[in-house]
Amino acid sequence: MNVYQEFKERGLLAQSTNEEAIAKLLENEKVTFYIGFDPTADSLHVGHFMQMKIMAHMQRAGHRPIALFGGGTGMIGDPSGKTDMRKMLTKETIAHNIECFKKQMAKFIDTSDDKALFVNNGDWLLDLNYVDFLRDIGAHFSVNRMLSAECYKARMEKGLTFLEFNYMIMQSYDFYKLYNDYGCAIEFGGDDQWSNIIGGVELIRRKLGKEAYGMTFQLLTNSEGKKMGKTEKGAIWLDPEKTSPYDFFQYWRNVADADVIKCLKMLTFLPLDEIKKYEGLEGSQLNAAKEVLAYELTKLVHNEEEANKALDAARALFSAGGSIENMPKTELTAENFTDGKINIIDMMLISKLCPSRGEARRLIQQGGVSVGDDKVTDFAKEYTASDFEGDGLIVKKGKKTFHRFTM
RNA sequence: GGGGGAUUUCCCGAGCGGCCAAAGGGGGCAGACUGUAAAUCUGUUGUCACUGACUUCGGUGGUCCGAAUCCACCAUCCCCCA
Repeated sequence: MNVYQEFKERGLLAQSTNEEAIAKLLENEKVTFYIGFDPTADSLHVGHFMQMKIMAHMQRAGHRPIALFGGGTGMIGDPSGKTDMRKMLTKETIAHNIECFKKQMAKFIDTSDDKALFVNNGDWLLDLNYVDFLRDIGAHFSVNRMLSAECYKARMEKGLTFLEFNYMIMQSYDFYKLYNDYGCAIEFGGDDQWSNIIGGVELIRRKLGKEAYGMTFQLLTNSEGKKMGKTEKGAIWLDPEKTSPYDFFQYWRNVADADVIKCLKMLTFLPLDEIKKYEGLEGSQLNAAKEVLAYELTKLVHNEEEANKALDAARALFSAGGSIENMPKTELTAENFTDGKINIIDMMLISKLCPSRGEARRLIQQGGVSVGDDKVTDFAKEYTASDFEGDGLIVKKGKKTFHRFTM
């Protein structure tokens, strides 16, 4: 099975400018293609992960990926699908974020021997001459057409600045530039990038009379149509400092029934035959599939050791077996104690299980806190240093959040 | 440049000068039910020394015993006209 078919079978493909030609191209030639990443944060997240997996997969099939970092476009901010303008980032932040991206991405993409390229569109966008650029590139874009583009729809209601309006042209120029300089034939991206991608394809056709291709991938959404990889607390990051491997594992362990198979297909690259085995599962049996999903992803994003630890900790907490060794924990010091004692509410605050005393109190009142096997009913409950001897104390908040305290 | 409107707690959104820490919805958190799922029902959702006190309603001043509510100025956003 070639890469194109594989992508298709995994349900990754969304739209393409010329399906037949792309399939053929990928089948018969070594193709240079690119995916752009705007440095909006100092870590990649799950959405990026999917794109990286696609690049890595293409690379293994012999194609050459270009990862383009938006040192230039990051200065503008992509308005696609957004209802509000993005916060403007400083040059320093953008440069820092790109460095973080590169580091993370190097784990997945092999850049040795020109097998993949990391480029920064700031290198050619930042020094453009405004008037020259307008005459050279701007003349090929119709405002009428741009305004009707899907990606601006949300913004036509709330307002779109001229700054952001230019984003599409910048990205189109990127593709044109990469086509010229590196023979980059295809631009990939999330499906929200469709408008921007065809902008580039058209620019190449208008300026050079050549056909370049564009193809988008399905966005990772759950059965309710919401983007996955985000929680109320924020995105699920690939950086272990920002999202611990355990939390990362738990996120996937807790996906909805309806989404497991889809995630396995789109994110893990486990052989399709193997995934088929899980497809027949129903009800609580699906928990096995969820565990595989969580384990595989943690292994890919972090490493096997972290995946084992997370799995072990999860099993220790939710079923029999496994050890408590790997659960998130806080080491208390003498400073945390007053007169040799520590209050349960203070413990929850120190470990960030709760953001405020009021919330900790409420949680206890509602019966949502246990220490060991005992439900805490008194929020004046105190512990002494000796209570933490040995394995320490395990505090459980709600059903799923566990935290171990040691001295 | 002229005219009109807006700015409320995580989000949307109601709010008579005192009964406003502020309706309602969404989201979150917790409880019940469960499979670490979904749906449903219940409670809760500013902070703290929690039957009380303190800080909040774009900003700064003012009127008043008392202001999210009135006045002035400033800021930002939207709409109409030019």
